[in-house]
Parts: sequence; C-alpha cells; structure tokens
Amino acid sequence: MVDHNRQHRAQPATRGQVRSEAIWRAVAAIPRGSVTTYGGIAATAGYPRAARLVGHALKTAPAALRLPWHRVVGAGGRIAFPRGSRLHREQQRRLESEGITVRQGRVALPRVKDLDALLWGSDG
DNA sequence: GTTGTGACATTAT
DNA sequence: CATAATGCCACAA
Repeated sequence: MVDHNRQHRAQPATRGQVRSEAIWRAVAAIPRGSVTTYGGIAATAGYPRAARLVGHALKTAPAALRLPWHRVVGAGGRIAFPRGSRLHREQQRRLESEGITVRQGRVALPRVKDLDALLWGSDG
C-alpha cells in the first residue's frame, strides 16, 4: 500500500519538524542535575553525528516547552556560548543552581574514559 | 538550483 | 592550546 495521500495530510510534518520534535523530547528527558552533549542529544534523538541540528532545534524551540536547554553543553563539557554573553551566564547560573560546578566556561566533569556514558550525573 | 552560516562533533596535524 | 578538513541538517539569501 503506497501512501499517495502525502499531499492530503492536514499537518504535513516536514523532516525538520520531526527531527526537532525528537530532539526536544531528548532534551526534556535529561535528568535534573545532569548534563549531556549536543552529540549525545542527537544520538539519543536518533540522528548521530547531527549535532548541529540540536543547536537549531533548541534555538527554534517554543519557549512554552520549557526545555532544560542549560543541560546541553558542547563536547568536553564546554558551554557553547561565548564567554560573557548573556546566554552563557544564564546557562552557568542554571547549572550551578542544580549543583553543577562551572569553571572556565566548562562543566566540572569527571574524567570519562569510555564513551559508553553519554550522560554525566552527580553520582558519576 | 547553489552558497554561506550556525547554541556542534570528530579526527588529523 | 589552535587550525583545517569533513560530516550532519536547516534556513536565509
């Protein structure tokens, strides 16, 4: 059964729409007090190596979703925003309010040797 | 249709 | 630490 009714859909969800929603869900699932990387979110959402999409998805995410975007950091725990920018400070403030220490624009991460763990929790 | 840019990552140098 | 190259996808021009 081939779906030729593609053009009949009322809400034609574009690829980007589907991907963004998957990314939003992945971000919303980050436990409080933990942080994840853009690549980790992308992989969790089902799009490995598509880390850039995460940035766009977060940027275009409706504020009503109340996503914990501050729990998303760059590789190695780096905050993606430039030092001193408003978003950078806000992200750091939010992280610290969850008990996460930020030093030199980076989350104080325990040395992770294996890549099995994409999530870093307070528990380690 | 192509080009350039972006809340990025990974690997190589 | 930095720079270059490549991959990923969306979006504006």
